[in-house]
Amino acid sequence: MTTAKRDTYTPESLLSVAVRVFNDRGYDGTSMEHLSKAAGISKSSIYHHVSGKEELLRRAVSRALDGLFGILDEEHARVGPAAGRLEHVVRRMVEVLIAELPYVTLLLRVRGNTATERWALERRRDFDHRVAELLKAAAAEGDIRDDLDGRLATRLVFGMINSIVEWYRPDGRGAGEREVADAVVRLVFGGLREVR
Amino acid sequence: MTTAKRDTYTPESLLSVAVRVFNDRGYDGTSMEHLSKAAGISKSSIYHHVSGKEELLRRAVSRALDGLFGILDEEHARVGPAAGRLEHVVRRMVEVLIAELPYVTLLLRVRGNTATERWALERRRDFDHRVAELLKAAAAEGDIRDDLDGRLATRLVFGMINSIVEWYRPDGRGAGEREVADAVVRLVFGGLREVR
DNA sequence: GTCTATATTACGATAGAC
DNA sequence: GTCTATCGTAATATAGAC
Repeated sequence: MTTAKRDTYTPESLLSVAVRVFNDRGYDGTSMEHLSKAAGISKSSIYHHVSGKEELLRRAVSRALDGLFGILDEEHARVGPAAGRLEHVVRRMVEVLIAELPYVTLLLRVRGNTATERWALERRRDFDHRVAELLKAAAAEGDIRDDLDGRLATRLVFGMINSIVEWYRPDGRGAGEREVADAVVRLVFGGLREVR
Repeated sequence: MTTAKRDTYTPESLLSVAVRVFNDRGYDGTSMEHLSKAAGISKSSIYHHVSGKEELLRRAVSRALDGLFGILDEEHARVGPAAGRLEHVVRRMVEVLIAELPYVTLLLRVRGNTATERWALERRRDFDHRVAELLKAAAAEGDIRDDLDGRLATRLVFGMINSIVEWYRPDGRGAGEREVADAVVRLVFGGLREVR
């Protein structure tokens, strides 16, 4: 994955540059000038590859959403007791989030100012609801403590998982993907407290 | 929902309007024109009260940071076993976050494009470190399970708490402040799993 | 304190040469 | 595919009347 990709840009290779800048400065805080500097080509050259800023955003969040929805199609997310399926989805969410880190990061920061952003928010809500259903099913099967509201618990668990984009960096110095996924699963299902 | 408090604006009353718009559109996505429409006065009138957009941001994040750091000065955060102090801080973080919801929301979304934003990020890091120390102390006292990395666990717990700003609305329809704080404390310390 | 009008700069996007 | 030059718009901020 070390190929110096600067002979000519494709929409894809340009996207990886753009997403990095979007995540650094925020989508609204990024101008086409910023993108052009980061990509090393002029503004008008960018318009040769994509129709504009919003297309870059759409491509990025689509990629993130495809990764997340793909989890729900996996066999372990479809068969067996709901608690086990939920654990699989939680673990895989962490893995997908890390594998597609910049794209998911951008998705999670979308505000809703444009049509593309509102579409992304809607699809995120769909995904959240699918997972909330899973937690509800696990509760109905008696595997989730009954002093927690399902909707509330889902939101809090999503918050924990999604917050990983705020600090995870794939530089080998901090925790690795497996370590993070393990910690999330332990915390979400077992909590901090030492059981004695 | 147009005019409510309109006799004349103070920096404080203007701030509450501005913060609402910042949170809705994002700070970078908010123009002085947006603020002027929301406040019901002209752009230049806003400049009569504050020096510009960035002063509004500074006032808002200062208020949020004061609330959070105030927690660490409370007696229950200073005396007793570390695990108890940690639980107090976790619960109070939820309460402060809800009490100062728009201000904390804005603080948590700051990116770092301006000097004010970088200052806010730095103070947030200070606060995080203070809480991480507390968790470390609780672990040393044997009250935190030893298969969790302290730094990692702190980040995940912060992620869960901070994510509340993304969905909590004080309209009485959803969960109340007490209910959310209880759920967070239960989840953080005990996890989702039914203990049988 | 608030307004209208405007200076000035930055932005997204396009035209047309090479 | 990439460039320079530029258009039209919208942004932050100021000037000066009332």
